[in-house]
Amino acid sequence: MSETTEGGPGIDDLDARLLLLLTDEPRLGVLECSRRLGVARGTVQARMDRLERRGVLTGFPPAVDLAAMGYGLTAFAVLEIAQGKRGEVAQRLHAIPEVCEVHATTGEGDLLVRMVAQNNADLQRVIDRVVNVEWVRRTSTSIALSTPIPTRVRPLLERAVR
Amino acid sequence: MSETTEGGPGIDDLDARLLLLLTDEPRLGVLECSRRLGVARGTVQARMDRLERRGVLTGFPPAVDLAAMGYGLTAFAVLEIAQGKRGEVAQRLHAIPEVCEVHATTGEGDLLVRMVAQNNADLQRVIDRVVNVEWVRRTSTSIALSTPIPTRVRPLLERAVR
DNA sequence: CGATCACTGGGCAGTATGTATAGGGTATTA
DNA sequence: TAATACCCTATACATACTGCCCAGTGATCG
Repeated sequence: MSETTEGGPGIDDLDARLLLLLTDEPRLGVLECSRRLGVARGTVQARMDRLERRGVLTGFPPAVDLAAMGYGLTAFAVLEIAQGKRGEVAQRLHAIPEVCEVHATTGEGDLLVRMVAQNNADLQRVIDRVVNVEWVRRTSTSIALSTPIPTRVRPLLERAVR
Repeated sequence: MSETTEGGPGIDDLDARLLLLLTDEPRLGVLECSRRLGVARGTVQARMDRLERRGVLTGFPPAVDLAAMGYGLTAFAVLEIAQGKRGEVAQRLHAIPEVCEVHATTGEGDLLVRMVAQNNADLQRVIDRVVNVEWVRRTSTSIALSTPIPTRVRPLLERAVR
């Protein structure tokens, strides 16, 4: 099997370059991509299909800037919860719109929660609502002051270009 | 000014429905959106332009599933760093490809870092590299076991549909 | 050697896009 | 109330892209 077209669960050079290209200019169509990459249109089409089949490329969701939408504050909470109640707690957190992300983790805390709010008063309300969820034992909250590195995948893609 | 078409920094009903639609089916074109929303094509075009101008809609980046790319492990680290060295530390973290996200926070820690790795040995290496960054005083690392709530914006958009 | 696979290059019908314009509805303002 | 501004509708046209199909080629695999 050619290492050029198959890298196990990974991606190959052309895949990576395609994803990088799309990362930089997401609105590009298949045809334009093929031109930039110097390959046939069908190839790009096949690669994109394959990346989607493999689950690497899951789509092109609209990137919404919550700050521009009025939710300028972000906070993180580490929740320590009652034994075996992770599912229940997660479900309740799910019902809070401002909760944007939850991870179950090892270590001191059990759940890491990311949430947003429109202003300080609003943040207070959201935090209260989160920490008062049933089965939440202890919490530790911090407010995000800035984001030195926003969510990024680029470096990992660049490394795959070899 | 009509509250129907302007909500300060926020978005109005049609904006929200458009974003929701695109969230669910990002590949939809302008024309298809207009059909689904029951408005004229030009309207959708104008709304999208406006949302981009306002910075609410920042683009349609390809969503890459790191797990499918081989980076199946995610970990979080809270870093406590030397006074006034946030910039320097951030810069060094920037050079580590596996570091996917960094926030400066209030509270016990100073920086919250999200990173990924391919396997346990790899994770060990990445964590070592992160915690050994200059000016990092103390660290607390946890591994993500699962993600009960993946990054989402939907609930906030749904609330804007009124 | 034959089979399989990926890429190329071409073609075709259908459809979307960018752009522009005219008209109607409605709200803010003088 | 009239003027102004804004948003939406509806329509048009030229251009461009998409999905789909196919034949040919070179490389790898058994």
